[in-house]
Amino acid sequence: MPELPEVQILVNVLALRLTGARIRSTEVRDPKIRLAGHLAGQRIQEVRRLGKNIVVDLSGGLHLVIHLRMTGWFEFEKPPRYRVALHTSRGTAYFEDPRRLGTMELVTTALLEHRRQQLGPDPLGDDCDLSRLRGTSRPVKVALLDQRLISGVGNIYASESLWRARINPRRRSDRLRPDELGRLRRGIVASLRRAIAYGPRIFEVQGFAVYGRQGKECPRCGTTIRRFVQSQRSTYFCPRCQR
DNA sequence: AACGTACCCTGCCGGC
DNA sequence: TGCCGGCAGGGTACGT
Repeated sequence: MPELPEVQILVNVLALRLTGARIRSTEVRDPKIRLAGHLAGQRIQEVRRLGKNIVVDLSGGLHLVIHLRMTGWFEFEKPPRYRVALHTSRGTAYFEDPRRLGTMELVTTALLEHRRQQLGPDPLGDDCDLSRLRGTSRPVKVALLDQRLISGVGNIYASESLWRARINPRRRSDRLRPDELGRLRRGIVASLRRAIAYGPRIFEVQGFAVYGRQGKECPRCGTTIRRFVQSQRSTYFCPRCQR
């Protein structure tokens, strides 16, 4: 389920449970995942988020980088199926991922830095900089999903943010006016912060204004919400609020 | 360089 | 009940 808010929520839990723990062993049950190197004995110094990635800093100088993709998650109770188990001095974390699209790898600091440079600014960072959106002619909804332009926004919060900003998802990204970019910035920050505050329960009723709500009423004006496809992904919007 | 499409995997849901 | 297509909140590898 992971976009920035869900990753952040999970990172907070992982940090609470694993910071300072020593890895006893790793149990890799899925051959698609290869953890070259020896994690045993290393101490977990920090767990943090980088875009939608989870980064676990290890005492040996390497970093465990996890991307949840569509269905990845960590559990602390042993699930029926899991891809990797991290056995530590503070308990076991199970990497669960039914679709097996997620990734877990061990990288050097140099490689991690290289990856970080590929990512656009973090919307919850100091300034939430959207300037890179002016560099593409693609529709703004599609541009928001490009992690090089802004990192962390995914398909749900792209639609939600544009609804808050009252911007049509088909608008050319490079033709947004400064005032529209300002509204979009506030829309992104608000929808992400709200999702983090809600926690996982946001996926239950009343969580979203437009996402997944085609045929229902816009909470702001009552107009019927519409769905269409952009770049193979569903986009939801209110045709009246978002001209 | 920048854009679109196919593809990676599995599970779930609605319709027949 | 069983099968089948469509869909899913991710990103990449290609082609143009």
